[in-house]
Amino acid sequence: MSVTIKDVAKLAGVGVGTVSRVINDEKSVIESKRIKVKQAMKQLKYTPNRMASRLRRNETRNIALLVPIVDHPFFAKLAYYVEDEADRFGYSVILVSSQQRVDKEREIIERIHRREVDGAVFVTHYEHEGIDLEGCPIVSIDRSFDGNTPYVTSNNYDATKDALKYMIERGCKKVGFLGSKPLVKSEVSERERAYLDVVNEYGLTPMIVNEVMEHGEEKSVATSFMEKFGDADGVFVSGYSLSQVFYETAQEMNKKIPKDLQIVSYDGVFRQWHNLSLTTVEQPVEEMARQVIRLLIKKIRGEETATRTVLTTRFVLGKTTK
Amino acid sequence: MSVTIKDVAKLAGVGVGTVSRVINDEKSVIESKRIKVKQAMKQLKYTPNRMASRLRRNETRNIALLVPIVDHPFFAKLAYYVEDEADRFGYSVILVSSQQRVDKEREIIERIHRREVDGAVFVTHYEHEGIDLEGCPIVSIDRSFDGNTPYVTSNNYDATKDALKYMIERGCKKVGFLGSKPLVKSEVSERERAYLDVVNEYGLTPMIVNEVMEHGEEKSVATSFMEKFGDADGVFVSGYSLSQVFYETAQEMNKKIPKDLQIVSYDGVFRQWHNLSLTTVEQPVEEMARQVIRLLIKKIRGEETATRTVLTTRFVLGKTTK
DNA sequence: AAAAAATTTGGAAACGATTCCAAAATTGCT
DNA sequence: AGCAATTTTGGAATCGTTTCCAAATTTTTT
Repeated sequence: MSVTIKDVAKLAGVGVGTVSRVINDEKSVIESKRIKVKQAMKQLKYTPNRMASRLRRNETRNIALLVPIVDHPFFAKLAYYVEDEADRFGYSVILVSSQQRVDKEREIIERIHRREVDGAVFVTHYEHEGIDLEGCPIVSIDRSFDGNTPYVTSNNYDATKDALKYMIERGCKKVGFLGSKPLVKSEVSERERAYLDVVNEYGLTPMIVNEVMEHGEEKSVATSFMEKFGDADGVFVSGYSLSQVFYETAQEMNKKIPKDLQIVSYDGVFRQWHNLSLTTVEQPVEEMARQVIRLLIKKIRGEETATRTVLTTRFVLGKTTK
Repeated sequence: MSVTIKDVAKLAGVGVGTVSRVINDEKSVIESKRIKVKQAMKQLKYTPNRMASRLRRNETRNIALLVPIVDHPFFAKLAYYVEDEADRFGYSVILVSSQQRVDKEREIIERIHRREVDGAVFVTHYEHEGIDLEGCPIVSIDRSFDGNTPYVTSNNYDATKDALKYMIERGCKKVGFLGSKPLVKSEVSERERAYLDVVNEYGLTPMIVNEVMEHGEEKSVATSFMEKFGDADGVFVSGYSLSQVFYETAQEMNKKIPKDLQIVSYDGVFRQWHNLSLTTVEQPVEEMARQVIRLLIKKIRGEETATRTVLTTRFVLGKTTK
C-alpha cells in the first residue's frame, strides 16, 4: 500500500538498517549512501510511519494535559505555555478538559498504561482514591497527589501575608477572606492559613467565607460574604472568577472601591483579557508551565526530580487599593 | 517485558485471536471463554498496547487542532468544545498554537502523512502556498484553503448588516467600520462588504479603518480610527481584542458611550473572561466547534461532506448601544 | 603485506496488536 | 444418526519501524 522503508532500501540499493540510520541521523552511515538514501526517499515521497517507530521504541512523545476547563484565563494561559515548552522538547500535548468528570484522572492513568501518552500534567482538583500512580510519570500544580508526585506551586503563604499587610498599611481595619475551599489537599489552602496568621498577629476579627464552591456559584458566594461581613473595609479574594464577581457585587451594593472597600485578589487579573484593574497577586503562569513540563520530562526519562518547586508571585497594583 | 496478549491467551487457555475479540467486544466469542479471558486479563493486570493496535489498524484516533494562540477567549472556547466533541467520537485532540510560525500548517500536514494524527482542524490565518492537501482530512473555520476543504462559518454578511441597521435605527448618522484585514481569503471579509452595502443603501459616508494588523497593534489602530473619524457616532468593530481596546480608547478620549458613541462588535464579548458589557454579534462557538469536528470525522471516514456550513450568530445587547 | 582494530553494513528478529483462513466445534435439519 | 450449514476458534501472517548481531569493509598498526 504505502511506501515503506523497504521500498526505499531497495531503490537505494542498501539495507533497511541503513535507511533507518539515515532517517534518525546516525553518523555511522557513509556519505555516498546517505545521499542515495535521501534521494530515494524524496523520489518515492517517503514519510516514516510514526506508529511503527513508536511501537518499536515504546515511546509516544505525547503528553496529556488535564485541566478542569480550558476555557478559562488561567488554564488557557497555562495550556499555551505547556504546549510551547513541550514542543521545544519534541513532545505534543493532548488536551483534556476534565469538566465535572471525576474519573478523567483515572482515564489518563489508563492512557499511560496503554502507551497512548508518555506522561501527564494534572491540574485538576478532584479526589483520586486508590489510583495507582506507581511508575506513571505525572506532575501537578499546587498539590502533590501522593506526597511523591512532583509539583509546582507559587509562594501562596508569603504572598498572601504580604498582600494582607499591604492592605492593613493602607488603612484597612476589618479585613476579610473570600475563597473557595479546594476539594483536596492543596497549597491553595496556604492562603487561608496566611490570613489567619495575619489576623492573629494584628489582633483582628476573622471574617471568612471559604467553602467548597461549584462552578457558577460565585455570585451567591460573593453575596453571602457581603451579607455576613458588610462592614468589611478590605477583602482578600482568592481566585479569578470569584474576584471579578465579588467586585461587581460590591459595586452593586454601592460600595465605593477603594474608598470604602479595598480589594486584593490572588490570581485575579489577566490584563490582557479584561479592563478591570484589580490589585492582585499574579501567579507566574508561564514559568509554572515551563517548570512543570521540565519536571515531567525528567520523570519520563526516569531522572530524579524535586518534589516541590516554589515560584514567586508578583504583586501588581490596580485601582482597588488606596 | 510487559504483559501481552499472548500471556493472556496462555493463561486463559485460548488463542490470541480470541483474546483480541474479547478486547474489542466482538460477539462471536462464547460466554465461558469470554469470562476466562477477562479473568486472565484482570489477573495479569493486562492493558492493551494502543500503539500496536494503531499500527495494525492504521488509525491513530488523534486529531490536531491548530489555533493561532489558545490563550484567547475565542480559541480557548473553541478548543474546549472541539475537545468535548472529539471525545464523544473517541478522538483525542492534540493542541498546537501556531503563534507566528507560518510553517506550522505544513508541519501538521506532515504529521498526517506520518500517521501521527488522522486529521486536523485549521483555524490559522496564514498563507499556505504549495501545500498539498490531497488526501489529507482537514477542515477549517471561516475559510476554505483550496476551495475544497470543508469549513464552518457564521453568517458574517447578514449579521453585520443587521447590526448596522440596528445602530442606524438607534440614531447613528455617522457609522464607521473598524477591523483588521485577514491575511487570506476568508469569510471575515464579508463584514466589510456588508458595511459598504449598508453605507451605500443609506447614502452614508464610508469611514473605514481595516488594514492588516499584527497582534499587539490594536491600540494604535484604534487610535488611528479616532483620529481620522473622531466625529463618528457609531462604530462597528470586528474582532475581540480590537473591540475591547477601541472601547477603552474611546473612553480615554472622553466619549460618552453610548450617548455620543455607540459600539457594536462582532465576536467582541466573552462574559466569562471579562466584565465589559459590549453590544455584540456573538458567534455560536460551541456549534461551530461541534460541526467542524463532525465534518472532520466524516472526512476521515472518507464520506462526502458539504464544503460550506453556515451557522447563525446571536445579537446580544450590551451597554454600548442606546 | 599481513594482522588487528575499527567502522559500516545487511537483514533477521522484535515490538504487540489485528485479521484472515482453514480447522474444529456446534447447531439444525431430514 | 448422518450430513449440511453455521458458528467459534487457533494461530500464522501482517502492519512498518528499530535494533542487534555477525559479516563485510575499511583503516590502522606492526
